[in-house]
Amino acid sequence: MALEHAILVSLLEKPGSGYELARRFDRSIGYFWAATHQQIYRVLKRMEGDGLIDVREVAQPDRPDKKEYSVAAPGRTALSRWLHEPIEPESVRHELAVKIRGAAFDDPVALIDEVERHRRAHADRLAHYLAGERRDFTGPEAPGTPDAGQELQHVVLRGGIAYERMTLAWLDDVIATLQRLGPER
Amino acid sequence: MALEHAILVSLLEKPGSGYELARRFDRSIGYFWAATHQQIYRVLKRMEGDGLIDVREVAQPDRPDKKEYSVAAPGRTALSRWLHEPIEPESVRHELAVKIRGAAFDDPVALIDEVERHRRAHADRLAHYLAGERRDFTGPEAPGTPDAGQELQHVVLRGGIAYERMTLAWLDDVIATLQRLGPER
DNA sequence: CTTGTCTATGCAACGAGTTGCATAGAAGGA
DNA sequence: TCCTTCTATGCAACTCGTTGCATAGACAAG
Repeated sequence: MALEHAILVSLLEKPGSGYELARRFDRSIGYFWAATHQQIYRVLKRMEGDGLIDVREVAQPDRPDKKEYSVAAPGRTALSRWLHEPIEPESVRHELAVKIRGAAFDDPVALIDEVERHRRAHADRLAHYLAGERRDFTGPEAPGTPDAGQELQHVVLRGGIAYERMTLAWLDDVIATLQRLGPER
Repeated sequence: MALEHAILVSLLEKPGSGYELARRFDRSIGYFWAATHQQIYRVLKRMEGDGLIDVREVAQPDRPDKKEYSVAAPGRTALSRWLHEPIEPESVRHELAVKIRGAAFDDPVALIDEVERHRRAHADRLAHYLAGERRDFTGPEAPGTPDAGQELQHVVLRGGIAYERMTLAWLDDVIATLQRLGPER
């Protein structure tokens, strides 16, 4: 039930509606935990029923009304409990890696286009992260007053940047390997 | 349905029983696509029904009998079709990243132990990968005869190694950040 | 005035993944 | 003899995640 916790963190950072949360899951927190709006609405409803979050109907003049959610006291407690529980180290799910091994039983060269497409997607993501870093984390560091939230968001973003850089280098390695195998057969 | 394809690849690399596949998913291919034995048995049954794989009952004198599966012609076709289809670039799911951002609303220092536990798990995985690389990919390279399967398994393993190295460096960054935040408050 | 886009919320059906439990033969140690 | 471990297979219940579809107000472009 990690989506629940991701929502709690996001709502603590800033209260918002299901729609707004879905937006945030397209950026920011969603880089590390993806979710669709259907999932979010369903979980929000359950969390409200469990008393973890509060709702407030907000009438908007020039848009459809929305329901603004915020974290209730039991939600804060639940998050704190989860933070103190150990979690399993991630088990990766890399579909492309399965494809690469599968290419041994097909045409390795035919995979190159696909890998290059992934390479472009990761290059885009890296550019996007770097733009976000420049925008949000290059202010004049007021010494002695580092905001914990900012610092932690930044270290997570640095993880995303490191991940994309590593992936780009690896995909170059993959492309070179596939090309090397091509002419041989 | 990527599990189906991972199983096809694994069975092409070497036919085997559900139990043996579950073993492989604890090592090797499972590093990039995790699966439990229950999942594997269920999917094998479905794939057999769909004619993608063949079964052969194998009586074993000093062990329980097993069912050995191998890829049938329609299975090879299905795999080939999948290899030529584009897939979505992975969406990461990093629970620890959610926890790190959540730590801003709790005690950042309390997370250090957990992060160090993850660090150890990743260090173990890296050592394991490196041992596998030494074992399987340091033979005397017969020039001009690179086995495509070997080459591709190696490049995927190199990806795993790069991932673990990057993760270790990032977790060090995370620990340093959490420590920096500690005394400040 | 229709079409498309953006905000905003939701249902229904299905498929994928997890957890707990159950069975059973063979081997080895206490 | 009993207990545990390893091989080997499987069911049932449940939760999580995905896909397709539906509604509806506001606004802009054609």
